Amino acid sequence: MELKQVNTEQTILEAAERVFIEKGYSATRCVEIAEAAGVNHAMLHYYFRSKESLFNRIFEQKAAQLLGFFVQAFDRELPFFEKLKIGIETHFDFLTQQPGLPLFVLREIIQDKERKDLILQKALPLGMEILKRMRQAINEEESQGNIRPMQAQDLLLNIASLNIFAFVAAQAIFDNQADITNEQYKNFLEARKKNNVEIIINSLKI
Amino acid sequence: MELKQVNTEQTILEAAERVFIEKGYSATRCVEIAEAAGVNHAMLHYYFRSKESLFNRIFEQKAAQLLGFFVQAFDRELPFFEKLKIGIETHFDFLTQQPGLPLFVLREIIQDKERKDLILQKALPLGMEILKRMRQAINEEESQGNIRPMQAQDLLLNIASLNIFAFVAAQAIFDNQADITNEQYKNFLEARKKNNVEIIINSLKI
Amino acid sequence: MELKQVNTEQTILEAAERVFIEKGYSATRCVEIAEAAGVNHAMLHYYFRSKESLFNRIFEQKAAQLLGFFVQAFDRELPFFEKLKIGIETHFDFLTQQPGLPLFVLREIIQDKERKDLILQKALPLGMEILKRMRQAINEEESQGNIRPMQAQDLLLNIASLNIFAFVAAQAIFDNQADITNEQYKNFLEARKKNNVEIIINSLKI
Amino acid sequence: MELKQVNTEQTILEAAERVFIEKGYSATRCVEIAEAAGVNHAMLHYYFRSKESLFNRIFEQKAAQLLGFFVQAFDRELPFFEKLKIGIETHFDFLTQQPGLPLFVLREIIQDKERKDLILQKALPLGMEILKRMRQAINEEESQGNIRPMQAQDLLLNIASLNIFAFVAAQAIFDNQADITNEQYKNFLEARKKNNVEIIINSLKI
DNA sequence: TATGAATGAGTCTTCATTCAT
DNA sequence: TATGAATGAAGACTCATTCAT
Repeated sequence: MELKQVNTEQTILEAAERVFIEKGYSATRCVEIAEAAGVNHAMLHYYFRSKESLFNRIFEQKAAQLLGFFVQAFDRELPFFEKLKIGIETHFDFLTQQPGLPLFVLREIIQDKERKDLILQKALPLGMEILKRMRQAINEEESQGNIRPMQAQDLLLNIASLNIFAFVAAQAIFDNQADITNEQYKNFLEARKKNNVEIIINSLKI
Repeated sequence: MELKQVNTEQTILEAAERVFIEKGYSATRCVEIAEAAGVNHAMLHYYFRSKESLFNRIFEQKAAQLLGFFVQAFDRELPFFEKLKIGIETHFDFLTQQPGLPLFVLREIIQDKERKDLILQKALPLGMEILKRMRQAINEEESQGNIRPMQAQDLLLNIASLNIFAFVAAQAIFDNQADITNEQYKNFLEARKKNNVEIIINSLKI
Repeated sequence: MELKQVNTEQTILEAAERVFIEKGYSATRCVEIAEAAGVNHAMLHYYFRSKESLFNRIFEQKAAQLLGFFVQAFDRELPFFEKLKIGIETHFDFLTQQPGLPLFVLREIIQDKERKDLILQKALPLGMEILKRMRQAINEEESQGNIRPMQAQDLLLNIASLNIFAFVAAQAIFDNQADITNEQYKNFLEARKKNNVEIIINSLKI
Repeated sequence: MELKQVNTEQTILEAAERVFIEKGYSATRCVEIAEAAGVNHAMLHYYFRSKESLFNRIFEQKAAQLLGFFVQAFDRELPFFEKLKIGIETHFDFLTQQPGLPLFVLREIIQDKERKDLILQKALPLGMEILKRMRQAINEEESQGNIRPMQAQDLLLNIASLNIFAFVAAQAIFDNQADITNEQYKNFLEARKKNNVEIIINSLKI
């Protein structure tokens, strides 16, 4: 009648995700993941062959999430400024759930050329798609004189910069275990979210 | 009659800086630094006792630079918007010289609690000073109805977000050896610099 | 209603024989045998307790075969030279069926003192028996002036040397999968067989 | 005033040679070699990078020795039968110095396809050269009616078989540490040497 | 100062073996 | 019997650090 791990593979995956995101690839030891998952370290290799392949599995998934969410956030049928506001907020809320994600991906992309190429290859089409839609929306509004001219690419980067950096800053300022129970942390993020929406809107409003 | 390194200590320091910034603490091997410096690896320990202490030496310096420059950039006697523009640009240009710096510092801060506390301890007074001056300037302009109300902290973070993220993005997109000879890279940064100034100005203009 | 292995134990034994002979004890992994046998690797231990005991089972059998056949080959009622010729050829043909056998046994005997002692203990009586009979036959012929004097032990070793080495050489020269379909391989062995008979006969003929 | 290893690299090489020859590649542990050499096991990797490359270094050298000696042994200006006798004896004496050599090389050649190809590639030209010279000598004698017809290849294999197998048998029968102080071992080899010369001579004499 | 050699504590990985089902 | 999961003891290899010269 033991409460055995229903799914060791999943347990490892989740532990690995936490540890890798916190420490990055090379600072993470396999035993650490095993301990975090409460399993024998040989299990990592039983299920995932090697540290690297376990990492890649997580990394690719996370990188995909990070980008995929961007599309999702801005893909609604709403008035332009409304869509923008909701999009920024949704993206921000997503990051709130996984505050370490952006830095994790960036760190490894920058550190490892192959990893970067791999990700870029997958990310480019998606990024192009996002840009295409944004450009369309911008053009429409712009032609109606509703907004100032702006490159879709710039808009995208502005949003990403402000949203992502909010969490990088939060991680750098607050304790690692920054959870929502921390009032200061919560307030900080709330303020940034509001600020980011305003800045972006202002940058477009005439 | 040899043309030996005039200053081995300095040579090591410079090599270590390059390698640590590129790969981060744990992915860097001492031998790698030694090779980059063209010296025997035992020299690292002769001069700096340990990998960690060599790293700290560089890390603290770089972290200080990163923040110190912020003060410097915004500490001029100029009309407000002028000062803002020049400040953002100066900061941006500084990062152009050392594009890997911000991510390097952030990466290690987030990875190591002690490092973070160490840095925060040193950075806080400086940060407070910057904020104080910004707040003063903002209040002045605001009371004269020249700008919208804004928290100094928010302004600071906005600038940092946009400027820093420009380089993170550039590193993620372009090749590691992104040098100024690369036209695309150069244009990308130029565009971001201009964009960042505009966004910030717009966020304050009434 | 499955068509399961009628006899798993036997299947494992056969697979183990193949793999052990090809790779030797320490280069062989249990999983490899299991795969070759098409069974779960836990079955090896279920049936044979350990890698070592499975190996020993095979090894002893093979070592016995190797020697046993020698007796059999020379134990017929025929004129001396006839008996010799047929014996050499029969022995040679036996090795053709199991070309890897001699090296396999020798390899492990030399590698492991205990194994060697074990084998020697079993082989000695058999070897003595063979020698006794040979000596008898030689003496008889010698006393009749039909052959030159020769130690039985030497005759035995000469035959073994020439026959066994033919296959060692073949393995070293031809591809591992040296099968009888390979013409060159076939011819090579055929030539050696003929050569060996002649040499031995010549060494005894007056 | 310590008696430090004059040459650690050499010490390791010698120890590795002994252990590898005795146990073969896969049954040999690096620590074992290190212990046999009386050095820290990290030294193996310091000097030779990996177990495999250390092995290859030894293996290639030994394989070359094994073949090279064959040429040397039969390359003298002497009457045919004299040359043959001296050649066989010289070869035999060489093996006496390194009794484990032939089996060591054969074992690994047979076990590893790549190793085999590597060796064959190097060995073939040498082998061809040996055969050419033998064939020449044989033809000359044969045309003068001094010897029976025989393929050079067969003669070569006969000698190799008898000489090499003497040591394989000795290793299988006597203790591993078979040294020349062991009278029985010594006598056994002496007898085999004499026997081998006779057999070969008889196989050619008319 | 400078160098090559040496050390020992890890770190990843493999593998025979056992266990629960 | 049969299977997939789990374990622990190695094993190869790395690397920061120290030492003798």
